[in-house]
Amino acid sequence: MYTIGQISEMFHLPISTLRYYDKEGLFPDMERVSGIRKFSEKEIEALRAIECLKKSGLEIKDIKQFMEWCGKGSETYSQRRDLFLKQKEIIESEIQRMNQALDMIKFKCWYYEQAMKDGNEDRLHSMKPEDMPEEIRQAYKNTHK
Amino acid sequence: MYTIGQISEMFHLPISTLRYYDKEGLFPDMERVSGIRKFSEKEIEALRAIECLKKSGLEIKDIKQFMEWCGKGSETYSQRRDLFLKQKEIIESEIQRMNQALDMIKFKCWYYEQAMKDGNEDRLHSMKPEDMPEEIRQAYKNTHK
DNA sequence: TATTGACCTGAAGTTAGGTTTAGATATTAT
DNA sequence: ATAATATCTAAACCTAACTTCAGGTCAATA
Repeated sequence: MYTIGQISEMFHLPISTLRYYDKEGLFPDMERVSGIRKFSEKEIEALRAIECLKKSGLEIKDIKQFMEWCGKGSETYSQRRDLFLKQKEIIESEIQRMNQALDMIKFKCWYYEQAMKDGNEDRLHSMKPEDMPEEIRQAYKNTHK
Repeated sequence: MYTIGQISEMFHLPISTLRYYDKEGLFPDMERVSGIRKFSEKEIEALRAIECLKKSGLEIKDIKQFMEWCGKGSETYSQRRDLFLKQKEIIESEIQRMNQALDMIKFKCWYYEQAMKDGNEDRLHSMKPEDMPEEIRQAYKNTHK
């Protein structure tokens, strides 16, 4: 049995965050002794899961839902799988968006590198995609389709 | 010269968003006729830039800064490049994080697919990484290093 | 002239995931 | 017994990028 301060050190999480998770229902039936929280192995397990699910981009309410399903056993496997399938779609499309953004930024970096060399943007303004270096042309193309 | 309603339709942006951008200083010296905003080519250009920079993940205040630098001409090329270089770092590390999250999620999807087939998690619990399919083992490994 | 519709403002509300604050209670050390 | 430290709660605050609201103005139509 651990106090909130001990858990805070163990997980490098602020005490306020642990209390917030508790308030959000992420530690159902956590024990209390004269009002003070007692974290057991069960809550430590929950915290490990929380850390993992947060990294997967799940929101607190989804994590809570997931934990509730876990408590219900094998009847909820398909709901849990569906949650992750949905999250997979979300993350995949975010990655796609980010890669487009990255191409746009790479183009901008190159653009200002050239502008700095030339001292002006004249050459850049009269430049067509086919005059650009292959890599930059690709990046430019990806952001304009 | 366009009204805020016309621009709202042109860019598929709510009127409230356009007023918000204006309040944040993204349309410096926009004309007004008896209090009513008049969007000219200059503001339309600005909006096109805003859309692009937002896709690059820049915050409003960065966009404002960028636009101010643009107004100052060639002396600010290096600041502008630095802004994008910094943003490049940010986006690249976000993409890395997302890819790790994706691997974690792929593992979870596979895990619950197996649990559904088996009707329980017994086989999964006694499974070692080397018993997993190559792709899943890779994903699992990536999220645990 | 009256009314409708588009526009204006400042202020407050929204969301998520916390953090901070104030004041109370509990535990531990001297 | 007292002082210091740790914990508790509810409520307010935080950020970013908007959105909504209440109340007022402006311009064109009936």
